[in-house]
Formats: sequence, structure tokens, C-alpha cells
Amino acid sequence: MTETIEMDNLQPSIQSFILHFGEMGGNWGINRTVGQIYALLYLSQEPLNAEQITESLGVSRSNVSMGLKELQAWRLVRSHHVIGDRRDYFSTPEDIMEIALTLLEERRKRELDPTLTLLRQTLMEKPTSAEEKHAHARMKEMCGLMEQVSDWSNELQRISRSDLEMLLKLGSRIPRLLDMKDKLSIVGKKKTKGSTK
Amino acid sequence: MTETIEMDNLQPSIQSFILHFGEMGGNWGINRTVGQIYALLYLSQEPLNAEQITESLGVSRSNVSMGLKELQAWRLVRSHHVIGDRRDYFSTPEDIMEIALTLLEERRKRELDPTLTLLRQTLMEKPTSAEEKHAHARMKEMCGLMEQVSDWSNELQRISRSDLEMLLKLGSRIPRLLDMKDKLSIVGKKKTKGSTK
DNA sequence: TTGTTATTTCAGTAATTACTGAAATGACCG
DNA sequence: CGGTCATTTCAGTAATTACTGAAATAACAA
Repeated sequence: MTETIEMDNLQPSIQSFILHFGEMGGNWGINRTVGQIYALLYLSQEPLNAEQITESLGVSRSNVSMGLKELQAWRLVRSHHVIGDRRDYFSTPEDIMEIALTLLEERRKRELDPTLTLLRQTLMEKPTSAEEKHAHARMKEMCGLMEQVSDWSNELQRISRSDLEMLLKLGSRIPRLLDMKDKLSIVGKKKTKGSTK
Repeated sequence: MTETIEMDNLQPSIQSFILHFGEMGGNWGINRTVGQIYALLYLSQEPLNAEQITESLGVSRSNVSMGLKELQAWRLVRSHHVIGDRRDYFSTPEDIMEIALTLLEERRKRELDPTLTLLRQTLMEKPTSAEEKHAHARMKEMCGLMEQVSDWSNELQRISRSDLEMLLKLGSRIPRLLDMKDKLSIVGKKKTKGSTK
């Protein structure tokens, strides 16, 4: 009984946030239900079990199960065990920065790594025709850039939380910072001072 | 006649790159054909017309037309006109950095902006229940982070090409740079020298 | 064990998205 | 104009992806 249909029982602002995440799922590479589950857990004050999610969203139990599995594969959702309760409870990490870093790393793994692997493989062999020679040159450019982006992503995972926050707050002050770096030539490999290429 | 099926006539390394982009399409929010068209154009030495793309990939003419339209909407492909030829020719920008910036901006527009709009809207109203109060706090955190990421993205579009290249090359030297910044307090808003918060 | 409840799996189906061929539109030429 | 070729649109269909309910599995407790 009390078959809850279409997430009533949720506050308006919460409901629209969940609906939005459902719609955005398409743009983010997840499906509607997965987006909604994440949104619900993100806003929830306490961890929820699968049954509660099913009721809130009005989708099937099995769909929730699959959605949670996917979100756990993304490391965006964790499960907890409550003493004296056999059900699993699910929540998102509290720390927004941790969430962002997880997202960044997972996307790197899924969107960059496979292509980097292919490119490196391909670039091992040497091109035969002129056509292939040009193609290899193009692949090399792409590979180089992807490696740099990948390095950045990895570095962001490594640095301290305070450095990360600083970096994020930099906003429009990036060029000034770079300018400074340039003057002090902290990054330059050679001692040559004033190469005006 | 000469119905070319399944991209023979392409060199092996080029073919596997195109097939890979087709498969990755799913992870990147575009479909197989769109991915393949992009890959083909990216590697091509000269701009191609729709008919050539159709032949190379073995998909329908109309599918190519739609794919090109989508790639142009992403600003990842441009069309050229050749004198004495009524057909349109298509190519990707040469400069890999320009491509990356375009991708970054388009993804910001599609993946961040709509959510930022919703969050800002929602955060205008004030929460009624305790539940909503907590939800708003969570939304505020998300909004703040998204704004910072959005600012960074915009800043990267603005800065000079050489600064951009420098930044990308930084790799694992980010903390050192930040450290320096900290010492010189170039970013601090106040003149107070040595605020040890 | 057996019973009870939670979770996962999966075959079938629904919904969505991608693709095609045919027809319409557009763009140019003589 | 009328003819030719390029491109786009779109209704119908194919292919893919998402979702469900039922059955299987798992995890305990008595």
C-alpha cells in the first residue's frame, strides 16, 4: 500500500534539484535514475536505504539497486551498516572538494586513459605513407596535450587541501601568478637568464 | 557502384583511431557516427566534403549531415568553400590548444551552466523546514565550487597562449608555485603582511 | 536446519536515441 | 525560368539503453 508515485513528500526545492539532476544525467554520462539517486543522497541529512530511495523517487527497487551500484563504481556514493539493521544505508561524501576530486579522477580514467593508451600504442609504430605520417603527427599533438591534462589531474589529487583551495580561489589572478613565476624562473630548466624566444 | 562498406581504403592506424573515437563517443556525450566523423576530419590532411566522409565511414549521407551539424554546434568543425566547387568542405581547427579550449568552454556551457542557474535561483528563496535548510546549505557548497570551476574555465579562455602553455607544462610543480605566491602574498587583498590565519 | 528479510540478477519490455531513404529545400548555372 | 547538384529535414525503422517484476541469491536469526 501507500504506493508513492513521483516524489511528492519531498520539499519543492529538493524536488526540483532532483528532477534537474535527472535531466542533466544525459549530459553527464549517467541516466536519469542514477542522477536522481545521487541528488537525493547529496541533499539528504542522513544516509538512506534502498527502500527509502525507491519510495522517494517512485522507481523500481531493482532500478535503485543498479543505480547505487553504478554510483559506487564512480565512488560517488558509499554504503554504511547500522547496528541492528540488516539493510544497507547509502550516502555521498560530505566534503564537496573530495567529491570534485573523485569526479575528476573518474572522468580522467573513463574519458582520457583509454584514448591515451591507444595513442601511445599507435605512436610506437612508424607511419608508412605520407597520409599516415600526417595522421601520426596529429595523434602526437593530441597525445601530448592529453598527457599534460592527465598530469594536472593527477597533481590535483596529490596536493594538500589548502593548496587546492588556494588554487581554486585564484580566479582571474592566474596571469599575475605566472608572471611572477616567470620572473623568478623557478620552473626553467636552464640557468640561461633572459632567453627572448 | 563502388559502395564502400566499413572504412577500408583507410590506413590501419587511421582506421583504429576512428573506430576508437566511435566507441568513446558514448563516454564523451556524442554518438558513434559523430565521434568517427570528428576523428576522420582531425586526421585528414585536407578538408573533406560530406560525400567523402560518407564513403570513408560507410554511413548514410543524411547521418553525416546531422553529425556535421552537431560538430559545428560544438564548434569543433568548420566548413570551407572552395572556388568552383559547390560542395562544402569540413575540417577541424589545426591548433590543438584551440580545440581543447573550445571543448572546455562547450562542456562548461552544457554541463555546468544549467545547474548553476538552477542553484542560484533556488538559493534566492529561503528554506522553510530544517530539511530544506540542510539541503540549501548543500546546494550552496555545490554552487560555490561550480562557480570557482566556471571562473577558472573562463580565465583559461582569456589568458595568453604562452601563459596557457606554461600553465599546462607546470605538471608537478604546482605546489612550489603556490608556495611562492603565499610567501609574496601577491594574492592577498589586504596590505597586512603576515596574517597567519 | 528453516524462516525471514535484504539484495542482486536477468529476461522481457518499454523508452529513448541513432540511422536511413525519400522528399523537400536551397544554391547556383545557363 | 528550368536543370542540376548539394544539403537538410523528417517520418519510419533499427539499434541501443533503461527499467521492471520475478526469481535467485545472500545474510542473518531462531
